[in-house]
Amino acid sequence: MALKHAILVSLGDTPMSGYDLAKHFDESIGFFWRASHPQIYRELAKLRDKGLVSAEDVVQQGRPNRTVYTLTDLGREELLEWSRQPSTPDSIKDDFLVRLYGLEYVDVAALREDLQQRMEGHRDRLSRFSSMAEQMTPTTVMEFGRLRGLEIGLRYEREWANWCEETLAALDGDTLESLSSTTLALVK
Amino acid sequence: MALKHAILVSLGDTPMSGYDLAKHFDESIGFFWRASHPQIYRELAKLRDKGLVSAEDVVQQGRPNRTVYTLTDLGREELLEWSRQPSTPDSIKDDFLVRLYGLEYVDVAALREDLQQRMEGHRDRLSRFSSMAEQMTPTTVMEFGRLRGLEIGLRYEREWANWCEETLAALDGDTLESLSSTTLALVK
DNA sequence: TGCACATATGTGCATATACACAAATAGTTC
DNA sequence: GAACTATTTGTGTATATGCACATATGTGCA
Repeated sequence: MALKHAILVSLGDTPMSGYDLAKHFDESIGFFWRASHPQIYRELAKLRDKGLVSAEDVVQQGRPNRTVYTLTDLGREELLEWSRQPSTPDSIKDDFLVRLYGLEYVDVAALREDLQQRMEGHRDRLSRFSSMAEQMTPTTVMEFGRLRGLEIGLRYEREWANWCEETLAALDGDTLESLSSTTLALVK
Repeated sequence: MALKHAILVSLGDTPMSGYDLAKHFDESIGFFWRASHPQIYRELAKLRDKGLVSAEDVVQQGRPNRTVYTLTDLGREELLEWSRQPSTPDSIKDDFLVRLYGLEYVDVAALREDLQQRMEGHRDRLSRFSSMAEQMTPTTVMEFGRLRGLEIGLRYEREWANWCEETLAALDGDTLESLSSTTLALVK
């Protein structure tokens, strides 16, 4: 379970409130581990109880008060210990690929819509990651690690985007008509 | 939730027992959606109760009896309906990438071990997928879909394998020493 | 005979995750 | 003044997932 550790690492950069963290997860570290805000608030409470982060209430004017969390030394130790356990092997869980696997049972028109959406998403992220990577010249160990992370993200998006394009073209053309099928006629 | 549908699609190929399905998930469709055997048995019970699959006890000699499940017409309808909903966007959840993101807080030696392991895993799957893809000449819609799935899997593994190699090289060499760090000395 | 192993199907429990809803404060816009 | 948006922190609940354990049958081997 890396949510815990993704939070600790994020708070290591700079102290943050749950709200800030939720935004941070949507933008940056969320590419590696995403989380919703209720999950983050609940996790923060646990981390505080264990002393891995410390909490401080900050009064604001014009806005509701915030509780700002800071990484503690105990939190740092926890990160170090965690990093010594082998990581859990990466595993894909993709709805869309299951549909592709069972292509004969699905609505191909709907699948193509989906594919189009995906392609756009991958392209967006690809160009975002590209321009982020261009602006990075790592001078610290941390920056080096993050650039490597960005690099795999970039390649991931690029491959997906290209694959989507090719697959769309194949589903668009005469490829399908040339293949025998029991249910495709039914789906149409 | 695609576990349900991954099972339905698999049973569409050929009727299977829970045990068979568990093995099938470890080998084939598991690349897109993995599941443990208790999860599969529980899901099968639900699918049977809803009439999406039918169950038949098969007496065996020399082995415990099996319950073989078959996809029903209702199951097929469910797949079609499901395929009309937009798929959930793909999301990475990777322990390892979180560590890389927080590189300054982790044990770099342990990370390198991990990286080595990953690289080997990706290479293994890459060569397995490559030889599988070579042997496939799709003649049906289903086979076409599965080849496309294999294709993205193949690219995914290739990019990861290359990235691992590069990253290992960078972590191995003088790159890290040339970067400033507050905690790297401590970690060593 | 005893033990490990493969087949086959589960239960129990803890944790993770997703989704809907709640609630308080202040600014902005019609 | 009312409605809407943004900030901020949650609760409640259902479902998903993972891990350990339970249990039955027959085979092979030391």
